[in-house]
Amino acid sequence: MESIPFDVMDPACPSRVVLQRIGDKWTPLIVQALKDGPLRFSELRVAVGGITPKVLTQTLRALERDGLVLRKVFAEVPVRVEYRLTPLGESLLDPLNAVREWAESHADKILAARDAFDAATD
Amino acid sequence: MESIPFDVMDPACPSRVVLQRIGDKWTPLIVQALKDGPLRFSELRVAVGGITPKVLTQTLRALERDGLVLRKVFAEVPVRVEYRLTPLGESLLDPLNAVREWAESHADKILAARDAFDAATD
DNA sequence: AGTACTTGGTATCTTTTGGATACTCTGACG
DNA sequence: CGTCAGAGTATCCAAAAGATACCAAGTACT
Repeated sequence: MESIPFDVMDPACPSRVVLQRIGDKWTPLIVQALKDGPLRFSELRVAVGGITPKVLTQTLRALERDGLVLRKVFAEVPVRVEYRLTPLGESLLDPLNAVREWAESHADKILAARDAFDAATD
Repeated sequence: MESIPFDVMDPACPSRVVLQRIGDKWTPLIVQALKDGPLRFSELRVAVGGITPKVLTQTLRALERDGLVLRKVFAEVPVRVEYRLTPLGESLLDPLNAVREWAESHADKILAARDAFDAATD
């Protein structure tokens, strides 16, 4: 077992690019929305509240290109398109969950800090 | 212990705001750069490769406001400013590490998927 | 007295990204 | 023929990020 040759602190390292893809605004939400199985475009739109179709398309295309999500078109009418996680995408669920749980369980403390700060800066 | 009242999937939920702060482009890198103790502005600039001073300032101010980072000015000459993690900021290290390790250990797979995709889309 | 040096930033301008909203395309169906 | 559903595009505007240059305080040097 050798050491990891990637270092996110190096701006020239590919892992930096990867980190910024998975740490973008919508990726974590989309990946987690797909955790229980495939969803269609319109279902994703609802599951991930607040995303516009343009940005959803952009993000899904990026996830597809990076091998995290699979897009499958069914020749029905009206056309049906399903998005599902690849195994690589599923492997991202655990780390993402850790962050999400932190966000949900510490949100109150952050909001409190923000209020205190804003009150002090009057 | 009751269940968590926050849900990142809800665009109106405060945890969504929190998630997007900690999942922004530079926050994870800055927080991890501070994991071994305080750093000065200029040290952070080097530790987090590629960040411009403007964005570093903006991000640090946001982290300070949210109670994740503490800014301390020493009345020396030239002035010295130290940034350190608060306990709340330290609690973020574990989840962030999980994501970073994923990024570093799966970067090669993502790059491969990208190459394959781009080759297919010729 | 003038001036250079260090640190920790701002100011300004340009480019990129994100968001709102309206529209398109396809093929059944009434 | 007009309408409907699903999956997006197109267009335009606002917000954020990036590059680069500059500024302020104070001491030390000449």
